[in-house]
Amino acid sequence: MGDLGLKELFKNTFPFFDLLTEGEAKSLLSASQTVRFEKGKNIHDGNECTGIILIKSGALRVYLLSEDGKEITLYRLFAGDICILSASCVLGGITFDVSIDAEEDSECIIVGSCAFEDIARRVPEAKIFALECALTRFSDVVWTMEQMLFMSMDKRLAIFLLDEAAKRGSDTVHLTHDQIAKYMGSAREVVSRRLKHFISEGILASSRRDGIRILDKKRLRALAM
Amino acid sequence: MGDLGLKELFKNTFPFFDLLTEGEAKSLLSASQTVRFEKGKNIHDGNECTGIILIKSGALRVYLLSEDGKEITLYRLFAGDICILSASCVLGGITFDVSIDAEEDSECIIVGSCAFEDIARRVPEAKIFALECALTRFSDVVWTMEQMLFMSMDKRLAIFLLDEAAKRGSDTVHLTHDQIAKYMGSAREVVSRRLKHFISEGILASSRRDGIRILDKKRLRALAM
DNA sequence: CCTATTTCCGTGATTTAGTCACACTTGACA
DNA sequence: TGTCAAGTGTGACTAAATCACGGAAATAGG
Repeated sequence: MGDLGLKELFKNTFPFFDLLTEGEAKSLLSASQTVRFEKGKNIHDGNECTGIILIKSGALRVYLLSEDGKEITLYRLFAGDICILSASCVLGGITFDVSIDAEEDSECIIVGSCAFEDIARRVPEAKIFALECALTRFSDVVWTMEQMLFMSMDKRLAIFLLDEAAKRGSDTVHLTHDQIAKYMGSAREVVSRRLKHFISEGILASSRRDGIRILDKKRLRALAM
Repeated sequence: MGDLGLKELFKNTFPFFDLLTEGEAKSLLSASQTVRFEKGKNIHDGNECTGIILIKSGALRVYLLSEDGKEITLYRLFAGDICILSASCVLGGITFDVSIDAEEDSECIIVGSCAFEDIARRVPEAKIFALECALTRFSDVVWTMEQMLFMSMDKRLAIFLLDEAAKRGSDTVHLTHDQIAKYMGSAREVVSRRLKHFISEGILASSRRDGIRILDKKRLRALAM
């Protein structure tokens, strides 16, 4: 019953699923389990090859962790997205490690990497799917890099707030300064100061209860250009 | 005769080459041409899909270019390396553009992207090869990112100089401050000042004719840790 | 309802790196 | 041997990260 739903999900998620033999499909299904992660919890750390993660609900943050504890958020994943870097052993040529946290309470399906690896060896389409999936993350990372190294803080913050508001379909962003700083690869103090500046200009309003509200979307968009 | 050499090269370079039909192999060969680039020349710019570049000799620099002319060097390629991002149209999921310069006089073979694309569609192994090749570049880019965002200038410079010296098998690095700055994603003045500091510490010596010489490799290595 | 504690925010001081402006050296070559 | 371009040196300035606090707001526990 749950399996039927899972099978349906796999069909929609994995374009190669119809190419699998019955046995292969079964082994993939039986290697999968639904897992819930609570907000803030670490899901994956280093190169332990947790497996492929399908996000049913919630949000994950994929980041680099330096030896001395600094973090760079590479990208974030939401419902419907697939996390492939948590199964880097399936991919040839990935030599770095990422960490992954749940940034919201999240429900995920974890596909065991061994089962997937086995299928990827036999079904080229499966391997191609995994590799292409990783390449879209490559694009995400380059976008992040461009933001961090080419754009001013003000511009990045404007983009971030507009993005976030659009994503939630609201003019209000419910995140702490610390979270924003993490997502943007900056520091809390810097975010606080820039937000304060925007508030003094009348572009934003902010209160602890209600979060950050965008008052003047037009000017914020101008800053994001 | 030249073709014979090319065929041999392709066999050694492309692990899927033996899987191709005679016709496919021919079309790939005939879509390829040897090109020389002189030092400093731009080879690829944006997303025009130049094709896959095999480097026979010399060195290329792959970098991001911002609207206002700033550059970030993503990685460098040397004899024997393959440049796949110059054929991003072959890869699903790449949405960013890179620029490529010859940093030395270079001899390259350019494999037309259309011919390769055609083969990639028919031979899954070819597609997998291209994707995996791109993924190793993903790893390079993440390494660059980690360097730029986690490490101090001194450490990065130490790493760079040691790398460069090791690569040439010499204790002397023949690069201008400006070049070093570009490769490291920094500014000439910054490199000059840090070098000056190293020189005053007796770790390096430098003259315009002889380049930068490493005097105290032990201390430089300590800085790189 | 109050206080205790945690979580979050504000702010000045300092440091690092990137940017700007301009002067000085050096080597190459006419 | 003078001229010129490429390369380097340096001070002043700015942006952002980091450090070190202290203070306010929410939350929990009695």
